[in-house]
Amino acid sequence: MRVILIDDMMNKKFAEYKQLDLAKINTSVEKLWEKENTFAKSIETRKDNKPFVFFEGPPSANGTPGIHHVMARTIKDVVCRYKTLSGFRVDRKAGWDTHGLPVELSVEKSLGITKEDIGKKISVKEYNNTCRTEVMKYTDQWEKLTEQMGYWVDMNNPYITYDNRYIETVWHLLKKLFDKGLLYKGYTIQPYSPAAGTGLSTHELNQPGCYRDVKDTTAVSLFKVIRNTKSEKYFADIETPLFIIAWTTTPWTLPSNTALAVGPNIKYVRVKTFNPYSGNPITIVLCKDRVSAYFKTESQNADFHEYKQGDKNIPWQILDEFSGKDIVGLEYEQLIDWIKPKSPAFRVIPGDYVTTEDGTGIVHIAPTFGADDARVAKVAGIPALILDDKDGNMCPMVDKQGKFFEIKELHPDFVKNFVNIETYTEFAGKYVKNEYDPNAEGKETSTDIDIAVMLKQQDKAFRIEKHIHNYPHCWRTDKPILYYPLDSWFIKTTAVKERLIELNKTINWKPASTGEGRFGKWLENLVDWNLSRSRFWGTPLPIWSTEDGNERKCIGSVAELMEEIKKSVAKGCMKADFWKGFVPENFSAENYEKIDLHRPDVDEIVLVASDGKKMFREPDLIDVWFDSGAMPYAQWHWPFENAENFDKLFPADFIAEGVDQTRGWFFTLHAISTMISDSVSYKNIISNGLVLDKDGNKMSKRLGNAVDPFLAIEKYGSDAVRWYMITNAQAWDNLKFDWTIEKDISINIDKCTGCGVCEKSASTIFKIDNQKSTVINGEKDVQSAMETKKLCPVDAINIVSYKNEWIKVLKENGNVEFHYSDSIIEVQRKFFGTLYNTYNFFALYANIDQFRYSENDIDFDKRPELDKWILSLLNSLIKDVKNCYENYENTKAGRLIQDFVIDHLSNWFVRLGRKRYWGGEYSEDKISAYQTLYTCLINIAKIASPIAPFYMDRLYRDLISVTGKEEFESVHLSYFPVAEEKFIDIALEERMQLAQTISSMILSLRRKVSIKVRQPLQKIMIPIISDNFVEQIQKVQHIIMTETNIKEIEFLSDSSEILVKKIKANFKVLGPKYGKIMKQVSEAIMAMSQKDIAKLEKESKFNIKAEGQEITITTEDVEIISEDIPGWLVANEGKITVALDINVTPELIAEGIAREFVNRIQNLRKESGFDVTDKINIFIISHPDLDTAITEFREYICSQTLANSIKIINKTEQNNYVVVEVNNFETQLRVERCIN
RNA sequence: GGUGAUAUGGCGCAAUGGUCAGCGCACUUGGCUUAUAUCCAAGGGGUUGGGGGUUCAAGUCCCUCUAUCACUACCA
Repeated sequence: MRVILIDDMMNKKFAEYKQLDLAKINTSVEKLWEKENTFAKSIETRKDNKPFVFFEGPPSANGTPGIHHVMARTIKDVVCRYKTLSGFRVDRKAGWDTHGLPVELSVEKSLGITKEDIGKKISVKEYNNTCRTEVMKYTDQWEKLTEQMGYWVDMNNPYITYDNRYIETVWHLLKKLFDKGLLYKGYTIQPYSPAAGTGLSTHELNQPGCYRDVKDTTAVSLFKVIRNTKSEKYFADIETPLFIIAWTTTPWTLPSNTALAVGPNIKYVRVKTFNPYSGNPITIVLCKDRVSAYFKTESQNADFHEYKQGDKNIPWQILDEFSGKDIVGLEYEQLIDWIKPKSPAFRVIPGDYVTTEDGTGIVHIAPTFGADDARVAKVAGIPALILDDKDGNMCPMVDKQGKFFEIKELHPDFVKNFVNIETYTEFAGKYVKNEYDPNAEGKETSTDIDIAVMLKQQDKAFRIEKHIHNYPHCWRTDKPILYYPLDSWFIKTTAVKERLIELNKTINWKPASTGEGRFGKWLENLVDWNLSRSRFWGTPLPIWSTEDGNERKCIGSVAELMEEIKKSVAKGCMKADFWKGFVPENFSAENYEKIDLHRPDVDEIVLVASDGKKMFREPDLIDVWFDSGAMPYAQWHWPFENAENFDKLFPADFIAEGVDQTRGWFFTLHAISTMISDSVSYKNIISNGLVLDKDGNKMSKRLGNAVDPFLAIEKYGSDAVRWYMITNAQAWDNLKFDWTIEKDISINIDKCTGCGVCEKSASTIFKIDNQKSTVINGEKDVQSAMETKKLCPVDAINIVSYKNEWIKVLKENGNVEFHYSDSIIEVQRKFFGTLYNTYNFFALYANIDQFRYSENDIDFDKRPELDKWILSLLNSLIKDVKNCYENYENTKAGRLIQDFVIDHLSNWFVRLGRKRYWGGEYSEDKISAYQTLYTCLINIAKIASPIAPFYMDRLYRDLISVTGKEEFESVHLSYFPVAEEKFIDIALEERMQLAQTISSMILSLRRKVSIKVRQPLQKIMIPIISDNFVEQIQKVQHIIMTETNIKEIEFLSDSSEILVKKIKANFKVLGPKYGKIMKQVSEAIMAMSQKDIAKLEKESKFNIKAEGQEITITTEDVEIISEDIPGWLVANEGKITVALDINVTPELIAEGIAREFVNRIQNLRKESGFDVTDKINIFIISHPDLDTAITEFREYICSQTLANSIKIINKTEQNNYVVVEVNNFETQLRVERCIN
């Protein structure tokens, strides 16, 4: 409890502000939090409460933060702050993702080295140490952003993925997987960049621009079927050779072909025809659905004898049809006989992925160069085409530089037994793609073309053509990648696929489609997780193997490793002094600094196998995604520490990241926790969309359209940015970040030369921002508008300005002024401006009246209608907003708060109640007014604080510090308000809505006849539309009357004959009843006369005819509104009708004049800088048309303007009079301050 | 290619299948304001991406096409 001295209290005033500066509030509140340790307190004060578990996804400190981080972090922060307000303990541990390729690449770049230099020019130790420092180089920026944007996360004790303790947990997890048999080593096909000499992760493959359209030579080749018992039936009726045809976009893989795959259930046909190149008669097998792609319809069954080589129309004939499974097992001759396989190959095999979309429905299989190929070949027992290099290692036909092996590089025995030197020599040493060949410049042919030509010559080609397809490229070298067989370690995620899918169904995804669709579909098509990375800076794979791979050990902790080392030392496999000083079971940072679980240290560890053989570490690192996915465990160094309370730390109640993490972090978290704990990792998840630039383009530093988050925060303040991000669109929609930095504007004024007719001036427009490209667009837009629409430049500018890019004021002298506006300024101005001003209004008068909320609450029943109303709305709002937050619908929550503040609190409650706060007695009504407004403000501060933490804390503190009503130091330590159902009065909310609607209708009518609001009018008439209508309106009629300056409201009952009514069918009720004839029913109802309507209303039923049917309708079936009152000015909205008496009597005119004067005098007071409490004397020059009004309403004028006297003077010599215009009359006026 | 999302005045967004498609910005014209904020009224500006279908009734449901974005993929 804070102690506030009585004296202090007496002098306390609500802070009043000259202007709203959100950026400044940002900094000052930030400092307060730092000083008071507010974040820590927000956890400390709830330390015994139920935890709300949140996982922070680790950003890589290697890069600078971008605006999209502000987006994701705002979402996280809103939820965590809300949960804190709701009483949960919300621990938030920050984290850093520190391993991985991006770090390595930036180090390579800064050191000016390549991968090959590591271990040569620079030791691995040095290199990794550089990575360790390099990766944290932007941490200060991240910390700065975190603080500035108000993201509460514990940056003092972050988890860091390179920390030895973190790695130890990761090892522990890997060992668990190893023990479960989920970790295996495989020789698989992976993306590989020959130019860079390294395999690529899928993450690298998905760098923007990696997939590109390329034009390649493709070949449909003829694979000659061997005639034997299996194939005999396909030869029986033909005299020609029989071929199976298959298409490939990579002819260079054809020499490695060992099989052909067919779809077992796909229909195939034998077609008798001619080779289009040689004209030799052939019979081919292809998929039935693809026949049309290779043969012309008009040539079907054409005369075979007429055909001559070179003819365009090649005759063809379908001999028979069969299924893929029928031809499985057929054997064929090797297409290109350079190198023989070591075991029997060249068979037709089934392939589950074969389609009839393109190609021939038969897929050429080269198991060394395709992942699917390798898989189906393995299943069918077909070998890959493997070579032995000169060291005896098994290799594919292409070496790691991307060229066919040179013969001298192969093992002599292998060459002797398997290589056809005669045919192979020509191609040995050729690069398979020119891009890899350092001497390829200017080369016209390529290996693909050479092979195609060779096939043609050998009569083995059916069709050769160019084909454009999408192919991945190495993001570093820009050259196409190869799919290449490499050794890797895998996690057998496919083994837990069903469980992953099952558990995913229990997760609450926002939006649901990401969970069911994008993520769910991904899980269904899951493949094993390739864990290996052949790099240096990362978590080493903790697996030691004997050289023959017969014995393997997976190490799960440092202690275990130390034990193994001991054994190894005892056997003399390694020297003794490794990592001395390290004490197992001591989990302090100091102790763990004595070791290093990275390369090269771990590589130096040689363990000993059971049979005494040496065991070496598998050289790979693991995928960094495993690091981050392991964070639920590793951040707490589980199970070495925190094992006992882990159920309070896992799984997460909530996580949030960008949707691009779906297959990244979202997956790795899910996969690891499923395999380790058989549990979900997170229960609720928001995956937010991307932050795009204002034109909807992806932001990139390269294009220069990336928004610097620091500049944005500096310009608008975090609150405005956060509010904008949250309320502008649903989190999962992409956000077009609409902002601009102001820049110099130059404007040239010329005479209009565009149209040659007008004399208007023209301008050249420069867009007021930092992007050069749009400047040109701006001018272009103007020009093209002028040209196409034959507009003069001035009009053209008008058109351009419609694009929301410029707001222009064309001045009389032809100058053009530009004001810039963007969406965030809009948020600032409207929401924060209004709230700030409402507070300022409150502060201003509360200070004058010394209101400090020291009185007891005025009884709710005693409060006026207006107060009850806003309190009702406020409590509805609290309820609704709570609901939204609970359902992670932050956007709706923000919008609701915004609407309440702007529309209801400021523009209705305060505006209507303004007079209650000015002058007069410190009455109960006044106290009620203050208390009510105060209650609204403080509750807004609370419920909006998750989204706008800085301003709302300022507001809260400003309110609390004077009243001492609450003991919390900060709004973020307070609790979310509980909606008081008893204050919610729906009827009241409805009638206030009525008052608003009716008032706006009256204003609309006034506008129609140009009668100002200051001119009082006698009355309005409102037809009664329902039973409690009169009662409802009567309760708010004084509001309508003051708001619209009307003297009375008259209700017209149904019986008054003057109403003209309109009748409309109620489709919702009648539709289901009458179905098909609904249209006719509706027309019949519309056709009812005034008499009919009266009858219906009287007897509450009426018969109409539609489509010959007699139909009885009741009052329930229709809507009746009073449309018109003859002779009156009438407006309709919904069911409500209002008629306005526009007769202006002399009395009314006089009163109007008086009100005009009040307005002029008030303006003068303001201009003269008088205080709102100053008394004045008024002097007015006599005017025949105005004097009577002034005399008559002297008292009214005086009371409204705090005037002691009004003097009407004939004329004056003094010149300090101001000319004022009132109802087309002009007179002069002077006010002076009373000195007393 | 696959999966998902999006498509509604110039721009940003709304609309349990129910009959004038709303709101904000911008633009034009008025008005209220003892609140440096905001608001109110009027106006111009929409074939709700195209085409089919279901239905008494479609922006909304279904099909199809197109475009954009993202993720994903060596499908030959």
